[in-house]
Amino acid sequence: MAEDRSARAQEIVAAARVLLEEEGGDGLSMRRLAERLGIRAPSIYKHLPDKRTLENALISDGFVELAAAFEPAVGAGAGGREQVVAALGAAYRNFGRRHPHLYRLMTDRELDREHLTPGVEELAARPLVEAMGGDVDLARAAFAFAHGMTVLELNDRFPPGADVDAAWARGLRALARADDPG
Amino acid sequence: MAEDRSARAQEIVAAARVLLEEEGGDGLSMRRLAERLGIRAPSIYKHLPDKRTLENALISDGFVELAAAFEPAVGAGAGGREQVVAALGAAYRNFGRRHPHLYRLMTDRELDREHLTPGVEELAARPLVEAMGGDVDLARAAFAFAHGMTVLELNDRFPPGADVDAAWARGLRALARADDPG
DNA sequence: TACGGTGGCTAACACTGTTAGCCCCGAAGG
DNA sequence: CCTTCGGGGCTAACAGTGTTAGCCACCGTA
Repeated sequence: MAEDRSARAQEIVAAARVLLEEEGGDGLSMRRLAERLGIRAPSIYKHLPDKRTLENALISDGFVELAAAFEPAVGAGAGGREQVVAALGAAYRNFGRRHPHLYRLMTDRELDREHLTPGVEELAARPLVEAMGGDVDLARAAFAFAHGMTVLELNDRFPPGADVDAAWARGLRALARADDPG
Repeated sequence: MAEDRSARAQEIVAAARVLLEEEGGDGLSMRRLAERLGIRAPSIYKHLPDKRTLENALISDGFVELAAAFEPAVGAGAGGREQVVAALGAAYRNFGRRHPHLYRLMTDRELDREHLTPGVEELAARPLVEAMGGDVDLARAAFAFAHGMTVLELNDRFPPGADVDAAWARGLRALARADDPG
């Protein structure tokens, strides 16, 4: 990832990733990042034009990782649509749970797509579209469901005793089984 | 709403709501809010303990308004489950589109439920659970879908030509028709 | 008349992203 | 060998953030 980043810029992005994972979005400040690198905050700007660019780098890498996380589910394509969708959903959910702060960074606000590594968003989106047989409306519905479940779980939005597994299963099954609109 | 707020506190919350709607989440600062009220920022703290409390007030009011927005859909309960769910979904989506900044404030992060107006979250959640015949897992799945669709639309996450209406319709129909798990 | 609460105020602290301007060091060219 | 130039650090500073401390004026009440 990130062939167009200088070596030093890549080091900074890598440190930012660790900082983000360890301390969350609020902890990701230019001064704290610089501290981890043993330099001062303004020096970062010799390598990256602003914080937004840094975040876009993290987001781009996140998409690549997410696409990679989908690969096993795609590989197991022998099972029917329902199995593939279930596997993709589980991979998506696990990505969110393993990288909650990165996940929030990736989804909280608008993407500025022209500053992401090109193609990376489509790369992560394709497996679900294919699993849905090219039905983009249904794929978008399933994506919205997966994102909603993931972010609501991360934000502790479900009641304490809620059976999140069951809600995932019900939703994914209903969407995977959806008939063609008529 | 908000019987436990002093009159002055309620004025401040009302001004904050206007500021939020007009200038977005980033514009909602204590100094800018104070400016609109003709006072200085520290004076706000005579009426509200901190910014979080102010935001919680906005969020609580938001839930009340959201519950109110659901009422027509509930009233039209004569149609089958599919119609009621569609109407609830449309009401939810419209709430998000009419109040995008408030919607983000309400959903972006964890709720600190103990500081919200009590019962207000349940008030907004009940109509969907009832529409789903008390099936809480399915209601949660539908809620996740609706939230996902709304926030992805607000964050311009769908491709430019995407048929968001169609994705909404597909998802809500599939979920409303979901059979009992077996 | 004195008092206490209400609701303002200024000054300040610790933080944020970011810019301007300085300096050192190492590599390359004349 | 000397010079020049760019990479990559630095400090100081600015405007903004939430928040606290401490001061003061008013106003109703005992």
